[in-house]
Amino acid sequence: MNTSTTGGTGTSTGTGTVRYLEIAEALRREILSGELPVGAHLPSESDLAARWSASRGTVRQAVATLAAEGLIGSRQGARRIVLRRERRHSFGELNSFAQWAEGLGHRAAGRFLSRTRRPATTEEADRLALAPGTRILAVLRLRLLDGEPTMVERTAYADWVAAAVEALPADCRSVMDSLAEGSGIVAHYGEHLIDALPAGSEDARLLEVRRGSPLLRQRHVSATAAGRPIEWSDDRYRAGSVTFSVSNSSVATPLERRVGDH
Amino acid sequence: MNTSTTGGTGTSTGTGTVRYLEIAEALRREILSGELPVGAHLPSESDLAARWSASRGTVRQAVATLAAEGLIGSRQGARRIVLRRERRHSFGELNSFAQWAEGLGHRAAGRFLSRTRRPATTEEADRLALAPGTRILAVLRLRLLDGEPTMVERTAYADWVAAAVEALPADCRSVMDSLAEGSGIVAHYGEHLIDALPAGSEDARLLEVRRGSPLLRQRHVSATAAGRPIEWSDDRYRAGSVTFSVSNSSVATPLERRVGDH
DNA sequence: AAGTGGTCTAGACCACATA
DNA sequence: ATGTGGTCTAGACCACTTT
Repeated sequence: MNTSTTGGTGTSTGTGTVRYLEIAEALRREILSGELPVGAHLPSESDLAARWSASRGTVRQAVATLAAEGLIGSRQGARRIVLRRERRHSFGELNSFAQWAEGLGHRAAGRFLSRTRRPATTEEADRLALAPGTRILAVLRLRLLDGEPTMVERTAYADWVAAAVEALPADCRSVMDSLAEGSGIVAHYGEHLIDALPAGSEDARLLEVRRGSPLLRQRHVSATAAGRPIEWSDDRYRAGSVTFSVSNSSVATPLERRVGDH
Repeated sequence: MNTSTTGGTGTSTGTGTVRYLEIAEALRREILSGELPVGAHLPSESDLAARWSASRGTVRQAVATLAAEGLIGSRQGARRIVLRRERRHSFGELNSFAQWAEGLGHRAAGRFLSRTRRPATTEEADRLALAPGTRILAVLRLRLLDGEPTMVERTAYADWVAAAVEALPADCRSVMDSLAEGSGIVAHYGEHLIDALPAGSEDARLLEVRRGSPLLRQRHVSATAAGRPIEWSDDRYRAGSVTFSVSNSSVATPLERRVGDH
């Protein structure tokens, strides 16, 4: 259905008329609907290329997208196979508690318990790529999932976003969403460190658990498209309230494991 | 330096003469060595193509590799930038405690505490894609890191690998390595679920911690290149002994978060 | 032997960022 | 206006799996 003579696409935003995303989306639908069940073989690249009247390169980009999502696997010489059926979540849902919760049909809420400016610790300055001693905005926030206390968030916001965060109402639903809408500050990259630790007294009081009971901790730094760090956060979840999930293949391993803390 | 008229490469295994891996490796070295510091711009694609006398497509494949590793980021219209400097670990290190530990210069050990055949539970049959009631090999194993009890591993091996695992010595260092060498069974895909939970009495005794103290749990299924599940494992780490790390970008998010257990 | 994915080329148009 | 990355094409050789 492409009448243009060569190359070029990309209209509007999102998954508009980008050819390979169109093909990927169609295949994804077939997998999620069960038309292509787990273990099934995908059509060959040449098949798909002919069917969509696209070049093989474009088809390869489409299947590479699905492979990155962990939906399909491949080995040289053999047909591609369907590995799993679940849908992957979007990027925003990883960096944003609210986006994640709402994507799953839960109600997310949050309340600022304190917002104070103070000099960055050595680690905060390091994570946020700021000069030592720069004043950051330190925030303590309790997050609720369907009304239940679920997570305690301790975030250091870089100096250049501090004012925007201070201006938000105390019961702001999503800081990242508000920053995007209000100031055009959008997170493009994230790095996440996940471990377990016992609840401290403040954690225990806020999450309504016993001191020393297990918490799942996710520390993460979010950065703009230009690589500029926005926030460095220490989020602690009640045990049992959340599970992290990672897929990997021998060609691409996004996760790593480290000894000790750090 | 490529005198052949067109296409084709791939000699031997590994990163032999594959052009894009060669280019990626060179760039990776420059990043790790600090020649290209965090925040620096990469040369343009055309620069790299000329410098390596390769086509732009090949260069793009090289930088895509580094982007998948989380080392560099990109935005349309602007030069690529260096995001981080740390080296990523290999796939095997995620599925294998021993490979991971040794990659970091630590000594790994393990001891089978029990190996028994029994019918699979519903969940085990499901995770291993076996018919309900198929007999699996259930293994309890204590893992040591530099002599310290670090992790308790409870694994269900699929029926078709059970014999190979039973044949291993009780102090086998790495089951996955042994399976690869002895039987040619290699893991290509993995899915991992990460959460926190309190230590049970068996956990506490083996890991030498108090009952109820926090553990970091990693449940994972490993599968062959053909997508056939090999093992389904529940690994529990002492809090503080290990941290998981994930990078993401708005184009590729390998990690997801889930409500509740499951 | 045939089919399939993995790698590579050379050229093109477009959207976006920056100067 | 220029440069840069993002997308696309059409054809090629190779390594590997399967028949």
